[in-house]
Amino acid sequence: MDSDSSVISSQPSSPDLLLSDEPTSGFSGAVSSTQSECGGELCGERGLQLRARDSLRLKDKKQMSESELQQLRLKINSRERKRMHDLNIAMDGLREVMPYAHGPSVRKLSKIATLLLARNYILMLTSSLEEMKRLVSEIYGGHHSTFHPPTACGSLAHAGAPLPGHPPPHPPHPVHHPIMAPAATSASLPGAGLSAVNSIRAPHSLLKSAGPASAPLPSGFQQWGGMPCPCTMCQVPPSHHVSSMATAGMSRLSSDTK
DNA sequence: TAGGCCATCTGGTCCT
DNA sequence: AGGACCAGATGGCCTA
Repeated sequence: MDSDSSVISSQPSSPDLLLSDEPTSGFSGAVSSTQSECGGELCGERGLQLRARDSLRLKDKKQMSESELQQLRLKINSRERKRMHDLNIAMDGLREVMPYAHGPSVRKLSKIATLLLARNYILMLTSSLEEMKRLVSEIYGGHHSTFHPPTACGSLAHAGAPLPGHPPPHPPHPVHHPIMAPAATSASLPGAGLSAVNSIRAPHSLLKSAGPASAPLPSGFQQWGGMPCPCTMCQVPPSHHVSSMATAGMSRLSSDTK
C-alpha cells in the first residue's frame, strides 16, 4: 500500500542549488544554529510569536476534515519524498566523481562513506595543489616568482618539454592516489605540507566487496595504477591534521571490519 | 540473527 | 500560508 499515488506537482526543490556558487544563499536555513542558540527551544519575543502562530495552525488542522487532512499529509509526504530523491541524486552525482565508486566489483558507497571520502578527497586535492604551487615556485623561483598555469607561457608543451630559457622538467610525479596518501607519493614530494595528505585514507569498510588487502585489487583500484590498499590498516597512523569529525567517522567506519 | 543501510512517514521548526 | 529543512520512528532489505 503506497501512499504516494498522488503526484503533487509542487515546485522543484531546486537541486541546482547544489551547484550554486553561493552555498550560503540557499543553505543557511539548513544550519540549525538558530535552534542551538536557545538550546533547541524557541526563545524571546520571536519565539513566542512563532509558538502562537504554530498553535493557531494546529487549531486550523483540527478544523480540517479527515479527507482534507489526509490530502495534506499526502502532499507533504510527496514533497518530502521528492526532496529526499533530489538529495539522493546529488549523492549519486558525488559518487560519480569519487574514486572507488566505479567498477563492477565495488559496491556502492554508503552516504556517510561518500561524504567522508569526498571531504578527504577535497583535503587531499587542496594539499596537492598547495604542494605543487610550492614546488613550481621553488623551481621557477628566479623568473617565475609566482605560480601560473602552463598556458601562461604560451603553450601546454611547457609542461612536457623544456623550453629555451627554462630548466629541464623535473621527473614526473607518481600517480597520486585520490584518497589515500601512499608512501610512494609522499616520498616523492618533499616538504612538510604533505602531512595532511598522509592523513587521508579510506577504511576497509568503504570497500565492502574489495576483500582482504592481500586479495587482487578490485577494478576500482585499477585506475590508480595498482596502488597499494588505502585502508587504515595499511597506512601510517593519522596525523593531527585530520579533524576530529573525520577521524571519528573513519574510525567508526573502519570498526566495521572487526 | 544482529547490525548496517535505506526509504518513508511524521511532526516540529524556520524561512520566504 | 506554503514550502523547505530537520530529526525521530519504523519497517524492509541485505550481508556477515
